[in-house]
Amino acid sequence: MTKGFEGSSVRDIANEVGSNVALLNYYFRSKENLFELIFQGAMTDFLQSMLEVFSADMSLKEKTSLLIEKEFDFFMAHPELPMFILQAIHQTKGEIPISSHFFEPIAETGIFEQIAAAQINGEMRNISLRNVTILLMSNVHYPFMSKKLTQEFHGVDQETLEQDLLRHKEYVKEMLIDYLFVENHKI
Amino acid sequence: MTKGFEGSSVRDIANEVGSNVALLNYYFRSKENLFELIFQGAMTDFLQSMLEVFSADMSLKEKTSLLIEKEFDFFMAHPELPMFILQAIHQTKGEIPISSHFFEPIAETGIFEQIAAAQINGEMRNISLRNVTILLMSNVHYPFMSKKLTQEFHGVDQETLEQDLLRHKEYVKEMLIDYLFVENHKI
DNA sequence: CGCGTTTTTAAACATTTGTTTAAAAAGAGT
DNA sequence: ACTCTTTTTAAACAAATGTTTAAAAACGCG
Repeated sequence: MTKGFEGSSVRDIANEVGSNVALLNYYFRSKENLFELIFQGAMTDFLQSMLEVFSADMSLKEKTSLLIEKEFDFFMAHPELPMFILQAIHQTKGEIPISSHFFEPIAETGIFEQIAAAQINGEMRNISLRNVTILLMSNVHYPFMSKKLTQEFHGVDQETLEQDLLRHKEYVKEMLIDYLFVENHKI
Repeated sequence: MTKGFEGSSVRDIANEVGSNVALLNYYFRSKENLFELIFQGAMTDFLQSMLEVFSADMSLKEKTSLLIEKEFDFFMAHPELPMFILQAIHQTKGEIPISSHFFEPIAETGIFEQIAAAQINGEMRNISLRNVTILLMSNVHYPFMSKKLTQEFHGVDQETLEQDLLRHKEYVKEMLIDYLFVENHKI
């Protein structure tokens, strides 16, 4: 997860789990196939909490707040996920094989329609879905991707950084909701 | 820059530039040393525009606006830089060798003191320097790191995405300045 | 137990890796 | 043109890579 595909040898992986190279190939057929499984597992975990929030029966404002809350909590427990996934997608040449397979469940929650509706009735600021997505992901994913950079730059220990991230969650929540949603909109 | 250290072989690099392996080692001594040079060059470019803005004679609000403006323009031309640098720092075991060498010039601009002062006199919201840094970097770096993800997810072409990013620059500017700076502060 | 299947192991395989060697080519100065 | 230095090349090196082989061990079940 941290060293990436090219950075990890099957022997390193085998030693790490107390196994050997032949056994890995016996069960996973190839290094590439093993990686695929890991990536798909990561992606599934990654999208899990999103889908739960999107499917809930709430206003968009409430969903946004809850999404940020849950994503932060999730990444506190799995801080290596955002970097792993973005890196994997970034380095993949051509198209990602099963991308639609991952993204369709999101569309099926009807979240996009809810956003469109909220923008029409003036509840939500009228910026494109893509920009909303980037805004959210930037503020939710990047803080965990930059943990090491932050530690080096500011010279703080792990625990201090975790407390920063807890505070950051609240900042992001307030900032994004203030920005994305109009204060007193005409219902 | 895109494949990373482990993902690129010296032979691939040699072919790419129309050279050969021996010549690369003749000039750069080792693959690791070559990478170090590339990384330092990237880091220098990376910090360049930051330092210019920080050293300017402006209010913090103006500097923030200008920083976002210049960073976005810079990354429009070098979109692979944020991912490369963050990935390099992320994968490095232990400490980054020359980290202080890169970060000291920032401190020397006096930007940290200006922030502290602005927070005391009420111009700027009172959140820690680390959180301010993360907020800024999140919104300025991540949009470029997630280009491929965004293209896959939303199924848009390169050009559409570039226009999105131009619009995103304005959104980020407005959002961050609204959030970080108090509207009518007591001067 | 005995036998067929599954799981585990050590060894070997062909490639690819980063690096070095030694000879050839090109350049610079007189 | 000659000589010394610098640059370029092809070949070789040992080590590491992903994968396969074949035999051993463990297991399941009559």
